Amino acid sequence: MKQQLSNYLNRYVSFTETEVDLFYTYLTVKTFKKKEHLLKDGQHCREKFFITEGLVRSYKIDSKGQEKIAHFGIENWWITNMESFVIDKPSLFYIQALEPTTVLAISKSKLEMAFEKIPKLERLFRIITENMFVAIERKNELYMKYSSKDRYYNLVDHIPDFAQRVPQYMIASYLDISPEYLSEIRKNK
Amino acid sequence: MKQQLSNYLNRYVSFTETEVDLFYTYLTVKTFKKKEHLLKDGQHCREKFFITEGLVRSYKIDSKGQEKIAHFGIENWWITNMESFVIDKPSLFYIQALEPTTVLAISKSKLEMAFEKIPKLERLFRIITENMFVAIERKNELYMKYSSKDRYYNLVDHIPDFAQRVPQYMIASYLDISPEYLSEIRKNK
DNA sequence: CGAAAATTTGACATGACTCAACTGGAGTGG
DNA sequence: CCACTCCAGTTGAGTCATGTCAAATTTTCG
Repeated sequence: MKQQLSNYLNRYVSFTETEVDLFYTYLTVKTFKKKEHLLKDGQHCREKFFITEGLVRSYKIDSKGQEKIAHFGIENWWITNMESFVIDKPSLFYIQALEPTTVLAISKSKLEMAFEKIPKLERLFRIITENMFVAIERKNELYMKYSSKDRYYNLVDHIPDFAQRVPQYMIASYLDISPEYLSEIRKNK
Repeated sequence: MKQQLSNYLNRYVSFTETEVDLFYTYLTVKTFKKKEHLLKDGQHCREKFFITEGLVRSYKIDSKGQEKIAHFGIENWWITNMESFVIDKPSLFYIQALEPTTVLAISKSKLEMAFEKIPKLERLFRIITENMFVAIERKNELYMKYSSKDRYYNLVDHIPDFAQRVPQYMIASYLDISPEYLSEIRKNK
């Protein structure tokens, strides 16, 4: 698992083994069963989670009581509720494991400490955040400019894996399509 | 202008006057007339712009030849095409001044140099990017869960200023509403 | 003042939603 | 291992929000 983290870190900034080891001491391994929650709404999200294995979703319950999925997270992604983490306010979102999941968790305070000890981390997290920003912006564009059908097939084409691992109604929620209409879309392929 | 920058920087991380002065040497003041472009599509976006005065938009032309506005930028905001800047590929977006605009521009290479000289900047830009991430995520949510009408009044309530400074059809584009329908919405207030 | 741009209006079209009912498969427990 | 339940997915009918197109009107600005 440390090796996996090391590979990931070195994709962006090169770290010595000592630095990786040190960073690793700030992290906590946590495992979650299917359907278990990493975060519940109303809680403060005080950690970032690096997913080493499994699949999670972050979602909220809207005013009509319906689940709205904002993100999925898979292996080698960070997941957190950024708003709650950054601004230090209660989360409006849940984060839940959809498969048995293992993460490396780091709290905000530990992360600050790690930044002090290993300044390069500051750079790493800047870069990661930039990449996340680009990703979310692309998603944004997808929503604003494409029909339901296009959004669905865009997803399926880019991450065919997903359609296997995630139930259809969750994909519908993520893409902001009603489950019935997604069914319709698939029929008329 | 240096003072304005200094105030901005110190909102997030505290810098000495010397550090601000040093950072300032990496920046270039640029001014743009109304309708002038800071960036055109097809160009590589190699700079970040800190707006000290004025108003800009970033937009693309979609497959039907229509303008789609992705962001606005006002005083004390950074604007760039993050995707083009980070991944170093041609931009799909234009950035254009909607009012006479003054920016402090910094190129990618100069920014890298500045990071070396003033490590705290690395932290600053991480924090800025996190904040931008939170902002874009909120916008995302707005699109996914609210009607055209709600999106419009959400904007008007939050940034009443905007509705004054920006023509209505641009607000429509930004909110992903047809100009005609936005007109309809306003009529039936 | 006049031309060009922005906004409004109205008629019509349609993508996508809601609701309710039905189908089929996957677990679960006795 | 069968019977039952429950949940995901599908279907169909009816509706609504929002888009498109074309024309009329108003505003802006050189």
